[in-house]
This record gives sequence, structure tokens and C-alpha cells, in this order.
Amino acid sequence: MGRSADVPRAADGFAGNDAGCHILHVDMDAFFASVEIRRRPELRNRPVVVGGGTRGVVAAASYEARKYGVRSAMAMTQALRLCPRLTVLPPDRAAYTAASAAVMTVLREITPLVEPLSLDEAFLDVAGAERLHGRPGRIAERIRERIAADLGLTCSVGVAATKFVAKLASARCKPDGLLVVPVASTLEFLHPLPVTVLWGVGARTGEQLHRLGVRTVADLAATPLPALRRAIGAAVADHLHELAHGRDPRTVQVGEVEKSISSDHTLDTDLTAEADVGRELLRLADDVGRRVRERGFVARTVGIKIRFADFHTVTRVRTLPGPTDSSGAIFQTALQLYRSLQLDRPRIRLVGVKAENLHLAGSMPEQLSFDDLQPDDPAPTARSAPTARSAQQSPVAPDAVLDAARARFGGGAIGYAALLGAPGRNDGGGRAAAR
DNA sequence: TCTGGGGTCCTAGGACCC
DNA sequence: TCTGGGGTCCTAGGACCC
Repeated sequence: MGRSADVPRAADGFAGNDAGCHILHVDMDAFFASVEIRRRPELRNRPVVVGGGTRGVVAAASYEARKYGVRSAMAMTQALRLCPRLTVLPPDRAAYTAASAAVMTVLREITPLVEPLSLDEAFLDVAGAERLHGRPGRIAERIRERIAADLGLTCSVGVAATKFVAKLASARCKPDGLLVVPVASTLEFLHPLPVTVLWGVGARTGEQLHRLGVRTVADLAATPLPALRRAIGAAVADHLHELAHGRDPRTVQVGEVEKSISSDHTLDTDLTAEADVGRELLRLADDVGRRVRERGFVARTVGIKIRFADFHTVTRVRTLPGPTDSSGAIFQTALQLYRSLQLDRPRIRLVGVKAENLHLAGSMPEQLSFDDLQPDDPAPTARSAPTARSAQQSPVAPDAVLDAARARFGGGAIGYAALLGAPGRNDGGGRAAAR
């Protein structure tokens, strides 16, 4: 879903020798939008974006929409100004997850060495697949044909000797393209490109490099490492310097495990009351806990994220005495972290909950439950006393019960009665209970 | 223009232990 | 008088990616 500029296409020269180019980067074209259009054929050839909400941004834009200047991550209000007849569709994550799984299945029929980077892109190492499936360029063509014929979706494939060159190549043949960068042409391909296309150069680093007079990858390759390290930090400098010389030792990694699971939400209108924030924290903690359990994890660390109306953002994390997969324990910790901020009439735009320090459930000794955290609640003030008591009287339902009910009735079936009484009671209990 | 939601990785400072 | 150094864990913030 990247930006694509005018690019050398496969036909323009880099199509030749694919010997040694065993890394493929497969990148779906306008993925979320394409999945939507696939099931709504009447939207074909019309400007379509996925995204939304009153404060939303564009998550994916069809190529028709891009003709109007609409791009990913653009504010929806701006997208609509650029293209008033834009069709805006709400995201359907389940549909994209299913489509992604189908794509990954096609890729794994070529080789088990598939590393998904996100729902819509993956690296393949086809070194061992050539005997069975032919040369890398041929394999790339085959993948594109299969995904088009079987799934009704288009993708772009970059073929190179290293991961980052393959990724650059796929970005530069979009949409619906194929680009092989022969080993001997790697620097010829790389050096004229602007540094900002390198994986790891964003707005900040791009600006710092610009100040050093570094515009192209060739400039970067020619910059002495010490100066680079001073400007952008040692780790990033070393990494980028290697890339600029075409060197990237990273191999395709199979079976990467998640390191954190989070859920956050930008509210339609800013929140002020602790009751409202508490309700949001519960909803998010419940979602995070469910996903932690689904994947068979326990978490040792729980964090929150609060973004204020002025976009200033704070995070707080706490490492628990023991691991947990309990939504209740996650909620309780999140609420304590929120209270520790001691905010005075805040205007809160976004609330987030995160579980990190994840381990497989069987591998950790002893787990904390919701109840273990109760006595810990610092909540020393008079106003929070009823909170703790009511939480004990009507604790959050056992997670297994919630999960089973959800599986049976769907996600919305179980309400959040348990959470209330909690923060809401003190300032406007009527409103708090109304949902 | 007014800025989503899912992640990963790095830095830097402090606590604590040996 | 003050003075160590390394290792690990924890926390907060920020850059970056899709």
C-alpha cells in the first residue's frame, strides 16, 4: 500500500538475469480496498477507500482514488475534499484476515520459507524451490498468476538477492507488476533512488539526512560513517550505511512470534470523566485479554496509552509480579496506571491498552487472576472506596465464560455491566450506567 | 489538512546486584 | 574527603513500518 513514483518497470531493463535472486517480496495492491471491490463489483473502476470514523484516516485507497491524490494515512476529511464522490467503506478486519490467509496459502505452496510482514505482504526464500518450480523470475510470475486466477486479486513482486532490495523492487513496479533486480545491477538500481525510499528512513531521519546534504542512496553510501552516526544515532546509521552499499544479511524468518498485543481507540468526542475512560479501558482490556488467550499467551507487562486533545501522548507500563491472561487483571492494572496519572480535567482523545512481555502459557509458573490484584489497588481516596467494593461484588466474569459466550453469540453478546458501578458511580452514575 | 490502529525496535536513565 | 564497573531489569518516549 505504499507510495509509488515513476519507476523502472520490468520491461525497462532490470528484467534480465535472476541468478542468485532468491528473495521474493510479494506485496498486494491496495489490499483492503481490493478485497472490498472484489465482493462489490459495482465499485470496480471507482474511487474507493477503506477507513472512516469522524476522526478517521484512509487505511487503503484504490488506484482510482489515488488519481485524485488520495493516499493511505490521509485524514478522511481531506480525502473527501480531494474527491467528493469517494466511496468510503468501514474496515472489515475479518475479511482482510481471511483474504490474507488465502494469499499466504498460495505462497506456502511454493515454499515453506514464507515470512509474512503484515496482512498484505510477505518475503519468500525460493533458493530451495527452484528445482521444483523453476527460476525465481518464473516463480514470481507463477505467484502473480495464481493470486489473480484463484483469488481475484493483484499483487506486485520484487525479486532480488536481499530482502530490502526485493522490497524496494516490489514498490517500484506497482500496481500489478514484476521487477527483477539482477545481482550485478543492484547498486545501479539503488544509488539513484532518494534515501527516503529506504526501509527505516521516515520523516525524522529523512530530514536529518537532508540537513547533511544526503539526498540519494548514492549520497548516503558516500557519507563517512562517523558523521552519519552523530546525525542519526549509531544503530540506524550503521544499518542504513550497509543498505546503501547493497548489503543486507537478514534472512527470511519463519514462525516469528508476537511480542505484544494491543488495542487502542480514538474516540469520536474527547473524554473527561474517569467513568468514561474506565469504561473504555475495560472494553480494550477485554479485547486484549481475549486475544492473548486465543494465542495461548500470558503477559507479564500491561501498559496504557493516553492521547490528549492536543495530541500529546503519554504511556505507562507496569510489570506484574506474575504473568496473567486475565482480562480482569489487565483491566485492573490499566485502571491503576490511569489513576496514577492523577489528571485534572483532562481532554482525552485516545485510550489504549497493551499486553507485552508475552510468553507461552505453559512456560510460566504461576498466573495472576483478577482477584490477586484487588488488594493492590492503591485507590486511597474517598471517592474510590465504593469503586473497589462494587468491583468485588460484581467482578468481571471469568474470562473463559466470556470467551465461550462470545464464541456462541458473537462479540457483542456480552455486555459490560460488571465494569460499571466502578468509576462511573461517583460522577454521574446515571450516565455511566446508561450504556 | 488535522492527524487510525496494529505492531517492532532503539535510546536513555535509574534501580539493583555482584 | 570519594570512589568502580558490568550486567540485567524496568520504564518512558519516540521513530518507523504497513
